[in-house]
Amino acid sequence: MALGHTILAALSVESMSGYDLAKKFADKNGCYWRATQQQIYRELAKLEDESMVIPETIPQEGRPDKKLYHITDSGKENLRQWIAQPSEPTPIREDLLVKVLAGHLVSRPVILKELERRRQIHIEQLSTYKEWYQNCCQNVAELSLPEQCRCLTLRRGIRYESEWVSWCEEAMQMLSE
Amino acid sequence: MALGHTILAALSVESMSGYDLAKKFADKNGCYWRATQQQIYRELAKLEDESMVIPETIPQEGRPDKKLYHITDSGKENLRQWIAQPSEPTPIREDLLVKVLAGHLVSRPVILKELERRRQIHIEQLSTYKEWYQNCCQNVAELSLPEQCRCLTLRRGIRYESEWVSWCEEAMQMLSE
DNA sequence: AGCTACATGTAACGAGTTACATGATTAT
DNA sequence: ATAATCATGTAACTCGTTACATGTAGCT
Repeated sequence: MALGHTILAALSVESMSGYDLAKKFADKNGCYWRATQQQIYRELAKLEDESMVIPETIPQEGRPDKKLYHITDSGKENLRQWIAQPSEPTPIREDLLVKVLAGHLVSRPVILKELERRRQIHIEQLSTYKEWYQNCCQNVAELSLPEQCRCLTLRRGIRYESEWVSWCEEAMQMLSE
Repeated sequence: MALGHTILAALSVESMSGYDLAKKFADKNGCYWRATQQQIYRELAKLEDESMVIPETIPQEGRPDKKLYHITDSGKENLRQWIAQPSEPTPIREDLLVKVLAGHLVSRPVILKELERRRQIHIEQLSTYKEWYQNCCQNVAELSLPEQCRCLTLRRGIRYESEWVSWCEEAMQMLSE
């Protein structure tokens, strides 16, 4: 139940509502895990059931009550156990590579157009990550451990996106010859 | 239904049985898509239902009949349509990054050990991909289009794995100081 | 005698996606 | 007036994982 652990990890840094979590997992946290609102609410309900988190209900005016979720001691313990266990690399599933593999079925411009489109997407994502990195990770060596850890996930995001950009360029060059 | 398209793409290069497909998707094709035997049999049944593939039953002695699946014209057409549509990057879901993010909960050696373990895994995968590349992609420029496409997916696998190795090393260095 | 490869499948469950529902507040 | 943001959720569906079932051939 990796999504559960991911939510626990986020809550171990900072207590949040389902809404806050959903926003982060659609955006800031996207460099290590992506999840939708629906998944998060369902998983939070399960975690609450298992006493891994407790909600603090914060009444609000003119809006539904906000449920601020806190990680419990047993939630923390569970996370620690999970971290200590080995985990395997995520299986790769990439539409774009499948398309390239079947590229011989369509004319080259079709593939080239898609490669260019994707290159653009990764360039944008890359610049977003770089901006965040500038804002949060100056003088990494002097930051606290949790902040350093956060910077490492951003570093990975940066590496990942630049790799995609380079590969798209390589592929475009090979296929346009 | 990306798995369906992935199977169609594989069959567009070469007709195969479910068993053959499963082996490839656990191994050779792992650099662009991973799927289990069970998924593949289920998906093949669906594709057959939709006339995207047709099985050719090959009787065998002392073994269950082999069903050699061929892609049909409408399967090819469906693939072409899918390739021409834009597709988004695969959402990232990485246990290891979640563990790093929650790294402040455990002692450093716990994280360092896991990073080293994963580094080793990626080094091995990298050398496998490099070997395949050596075998199939010499003089890339002179190969046929489908062969070139295959080499591009391998290039991506090589980039991906080396990136992981570098990141693991970077992370280990930062966290061991 | 036991393992690996060949070859097919079913069943149950867990994770992820898509669509919909409700309703106030704030910004354009 | 319309859209975006805040804040919660349900329902239905598809995709992915794990465990099990069956049976032969060939190798050690």
